[in-house]
Order: sequence, then C-alpha cells, then structure tokens
Amino acid sequence: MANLKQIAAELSLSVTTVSRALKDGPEVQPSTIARVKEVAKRVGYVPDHHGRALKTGRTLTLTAVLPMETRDHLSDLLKLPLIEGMTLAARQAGYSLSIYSTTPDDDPVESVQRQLQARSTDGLIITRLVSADPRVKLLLDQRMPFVAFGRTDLDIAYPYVDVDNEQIAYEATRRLMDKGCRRIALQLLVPEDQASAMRLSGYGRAMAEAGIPIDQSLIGHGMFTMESSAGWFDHLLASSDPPTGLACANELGLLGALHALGRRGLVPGSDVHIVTRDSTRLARFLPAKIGVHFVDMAAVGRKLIEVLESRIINPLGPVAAILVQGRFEPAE
Amino acid sequence: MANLKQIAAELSLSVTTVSRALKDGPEVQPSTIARVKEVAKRVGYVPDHHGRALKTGRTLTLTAVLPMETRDHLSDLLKLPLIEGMTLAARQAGYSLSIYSTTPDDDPVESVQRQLQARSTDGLIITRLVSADPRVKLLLDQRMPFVAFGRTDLDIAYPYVDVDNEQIAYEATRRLMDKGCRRIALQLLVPEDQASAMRLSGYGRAMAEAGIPIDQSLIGHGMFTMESSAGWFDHLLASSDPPTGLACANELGLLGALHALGRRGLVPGSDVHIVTRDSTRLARFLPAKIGVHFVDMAAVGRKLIEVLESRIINPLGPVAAILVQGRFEPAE
DNA sequence: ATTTGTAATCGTAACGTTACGATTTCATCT
DNA sequence: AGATGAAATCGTAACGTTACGATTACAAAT
Repeated sequence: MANLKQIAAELSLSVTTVSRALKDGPEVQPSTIARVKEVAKRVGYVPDHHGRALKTGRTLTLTAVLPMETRDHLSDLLKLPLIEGMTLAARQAGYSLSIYSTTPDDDPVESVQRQLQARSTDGLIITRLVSADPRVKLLLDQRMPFVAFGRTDLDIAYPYVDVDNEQIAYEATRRLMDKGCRRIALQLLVPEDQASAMRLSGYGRAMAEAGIPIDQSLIGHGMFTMESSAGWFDHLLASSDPPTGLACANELGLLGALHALGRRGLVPGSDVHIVTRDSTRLARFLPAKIGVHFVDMAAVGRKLIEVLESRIINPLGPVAAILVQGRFEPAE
Repeated sequence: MANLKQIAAELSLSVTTVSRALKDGPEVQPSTIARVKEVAKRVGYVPDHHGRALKTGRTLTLTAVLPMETRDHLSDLLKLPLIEGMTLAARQAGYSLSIYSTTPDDDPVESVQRQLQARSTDGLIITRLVSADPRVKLLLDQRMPFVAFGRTDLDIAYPYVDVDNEQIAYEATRRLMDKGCRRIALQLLVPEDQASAMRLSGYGRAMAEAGIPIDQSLIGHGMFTMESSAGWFDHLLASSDPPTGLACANELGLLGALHALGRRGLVPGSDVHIVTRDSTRLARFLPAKIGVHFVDMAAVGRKLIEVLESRIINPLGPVAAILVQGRFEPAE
C-alpha cells in the first residue's frame, strides 16, 4: 500500500528526497531525514521489491538448485540442515532464498539456464556436481555469481564449498581396517557424482596403502534409499565371502544396512563393523555400535551463502575454495 | 540480455505487438506471431520477472514460513518431504518457492508482516499454528492469499491443510491399549502448538473411553530433539511406575526413546510398546517392533500449494479445509 | 468518391524505484 | 547591492513489462 509517492505527498517533499532520506543520503537535511523516517515507520513503508529490482538490477534473492529424487522416496536427510543453514544465513545477509527443486527427469543445465534468463536471482547455489560439470562454465561465461556445493574436475577456478569426501572415505576405511576388516564394502550414489568419485578415491587410497586389492563387487552404487541399501547389503551378506566392514554413504544407507543385518541376526560392531556419514546425529542414537563421521551441513549452508555473497559483492575477487572436514566419533 | 525492445527492433515491430504476440493475442496476425516467437526463441528471451511483477502485481513467487528450531539441533525431519512436495508442486504450477526460515527468537507475526509489505510474494504458507493464531486474522484482513499447515481455534473460515492429529493420537493410544498398555506416555511439542493440543485431545479421548485417568507425569513437552526425548523417557522409565506404552511425536522423538530403552536393556515391542508418527519411513527400517502412523508429507506439501494457488486465482472462492489422515502400519 | 468497418499495429502511460542533472534558497563575501 | 557558493530539494528519465486507446491500411459498401 504505502509507497514513496504517498510519503512524499504527505510531507510535501519530492519522491527523490524521500528515497534519499530513507537511505540516509548526505544530501538530505538531518531533520528531514527524521521526519521522513517517522512517517515511513508510521505507514509501514517497505520498499517494493520489484520496483527496486527493476531499477537496480539487484533482486536480493538467492536460488538454491537442489535435486530432490523424490517421487516415491525421501531425499538424503542432509538436505534439511543444509537448507536450514542456507535460509537462515541468507536472511541474515538480507537475501531471501528460493529453492528450485529438480527431479531426476530434469536437465540440470536447462534448470540453471532458466534461472539465468529470468534475471530473477542475484546468485545461484548449485549442488551435486558431476564430472566436467557444464554448469560451471556456463555460469562463469554468463557472469552469474554462483557457488558450488561440491567440486568438479574442470581446470578452471570457481568458488565452491565442499565436504572433504576423499579424506572422510579414507579415514572411514582406515578405521574399519583398525577393527580388523579387510573386506570392506562401500556405498556410493552414482558414478558420475563427483562426491561419490572422491569417496571411491579415498577408499582406494586406504586400500592401496594396506595392500588390499579392490573387489568391485563390494562397491554399491545407487544407494539413494533405505530400500536399495538394504537390498544391496543383504545380497552382499548372502555371498560366499561377505564383507566384515561397511562405509555408508549417509543416514539412509546406514538404516538400510542395519535392516539387512538385523534380519540375519548379525550385530553391528561385532559381526560387521560400520562407519557412516551422519549430518543429523541420527546414528548416535541408534542402539548399535557405529562409527560416525559428523559433517555439519548447517555450517556448510552458511558458508555457501557467505561465499556467494562475497561473489556478488566482488565478482572479480579471489574465488573461495573451502573444504569442510568431517569429525570422527568412534563407536562407543 | 534479451528483452522485448530488442526483439521489436529486430523485426521492426512495436514492443506492444511483440508482447501480445508472445501471449498469442488475437489481435496479432498469425504470421507475425510466428515470426516473433522464432526470434524470441533464437535470442533466448525470457520475460523479466521484475518488470512483469511491477506491472501486473503478480510475482509468481510463493513463500513458506517455516520454523527452524536449529541453533544446535536438527528440525523435525518431516520438513524435508514437506519442502520437497511444496517446491515441486509450486514449480509445476509456474511459481517459485521461497523459504523463509524463522528461529524461535523471531516473532511469527512480524515475520508475516514483513512478507506482506514488500509485496514480494503472491501467497504465503504458514505453519506451526498456535491457539488463536493472530496471523490468520492479519492475513485475512490484508487480503493476502495464504494457506495454513495446521489449524487454529479461531471462529473464522480460512484455508488450511492439516494432519488429523486428533485421530492419529486417538488411534495410536487405542493400538497401545490393544497391546495391554494402561500407562501410556505421550510426546508433545509445546502446549501452545495446536497440533500438540490435538494430539493431547485424541489421547484424552481414547483414555476416557477406556476409563483410564490421565497421569500428567506421562505427558512430555518440548520433544523437539532426540536428546530431550531420550532424557525425558529415561526419567520416566526410572520412575516407580514406568509406562508400558509410548506414542511418539515424530522420528526424532522415537529415536530418543529407543536410545533410552536400549541403555536399560529394555526391548521395544515387549517391555514397552511404541507407536510413532513417521513421514520418512525411517521407523520401518529400525531393528525394533514399532507401530507406525505414516503421514505423507510430500502429499501435504502438494496440497498446500494446490489450495494456495486456488486462493490466488479466486480469492473469494470457498475456503478449502483438508484433513489428511495417517496410515497405520502395525509392528510386524 | 466518400464512408464504414475490420484487421493489424502503434504510442503512451503506468507500476515503484533510483540516478543524474537542474534548480531553488539563503548565507556569505566582495 | 551584486556575485559566489554551498546546502537542500526537485524534476525527469529510465529499468521491462503490460493495458488501453489511438492510428493506420485496406477492402467493401454506399
């Protein structure tokens, strides 16, 4: 309802002066500033988002492109603290955060392109990067501020925040070896997924150091759901030479694996040792001995916003490259 | 980059004609429409969001106000499928969805008011309603389209989608009684929370029908976290007359309670019977006998968007009042 | 030849904001 | 008294879009 014109009319001032007064312009008399602000407050003036955006080109909106592999099942739980961290940090920085959900059917590049063209956002957060992710070059070319959650293997500098999946998987594998495991199973998402690739690499490093050859049959892909994890792990347990250790991709993978174990009467922590990623603190409350790599996804969300904001403010500044470590908490 | 003016210049047409052509205006010659569309496609024209919003007053943005009681702990897991459902449905309906996270420090009314005044959204989704929620009247007065996830006890008609918490709690309590439980513990969030009030009411109804007096000490408030649930339930189990049944508020409450049980060597399904709400299918995968009320939060999210959209299209139409039932799945 | 009618297109204004240059006011200096 | 300059305020244009009334072109009817 309230706009600059109305405030100006009420005070017999010009719209220009009111506009300037509200942002403490040095050209405006202090007493006028006070009067303007008082009226603005009384009538509940809030700058119109679109008027301002049209004029200035800044929308004060950030957009997170998140894959939601829903349809019939739940997404990775770590998205919840990630979203919390991002929305709260964005709000604090004066931005609102828009969530653009993509399904597996969506073309990720097209999703990004659409965001670009409507000029409806000041910056983009892209996630679930793949090898040689085409979105990175696209966004750099178009000079659209962005930050990636995850890395790609392109030979360009771009801003990202990532979890050190290589190190976490390495450490998880080592911890399992410390328990005496030699046949260690590993959960991954999809081979193209860069985070999965890093996990595989860390796993491979630990195995190589220990001189254990990698058995491809112990490596599980598509571990998006509790069901797929349970089915896969059950199959492994039924084999002639079952694994004695397991590194889970996330909470859902863990729950599925526990389910498979339980049905066979096997006990985690003695029959099979387990280490998992966990961002919800869920594993710690399960009645089972499980090693946990806690990754603070809310902090990752905040960092993403922070980096993105600095890109917007200074598009030519140095590109941040932040690697977040996991914190290992052994099975008690 | 590309705007109407450029397309117009390239075709020696007026901006008006181009604008009309792109929306298949009947005043424009079919051949012209074709030419315009071809150029628009070639230059990658997408209508500028803010120009359009400024002119039409429609922003094509919906805003969900979600409480995130983070800081040191995770929010209720059901928010994830809710967000998924909302974002995907919004996108399908041509809207983008903005998430406005509030912390416990935020004044919920002020949060809503700010959204109202910046005219930056076409509609609001409010959640976690309290008794006599002031936001409902505020939004009705301001004629801002909105839909509530949850109900309040005001004597006004307003659009909402809610889970039938009364019925679910009633049924959960009955199921526990069927197992022979008479001392049944109940988890709630905060007393002001309308969903908790409904749960308490359903619990009370079942208890009254069975002629069992309500023991206030069995009713737990503030069950937002696994920690609080574990502490509360541990305390109950230590009492002289411990509960034999438990109705959990959600997944986190369940995990906390299981933790408390496990530490005492008690077995869910025999020592203590448990029924829980679950929207992530998590409980089904736990190695424990637990009755589950599954509530499809993605469907709730989609319904919310659907109702909100119909409010925007027809603000004076009938107000939808949708009650979503839970689906009970007994402990196997 | 003039009018009428219709189809196609155009020009202008407006949404609310901000940027920029122009204008007014008034005290101070010569 | 007249010029100078700073301080305060104003007017206009523009961002990209859409709505509305006006205008043009041209065929058909008088």
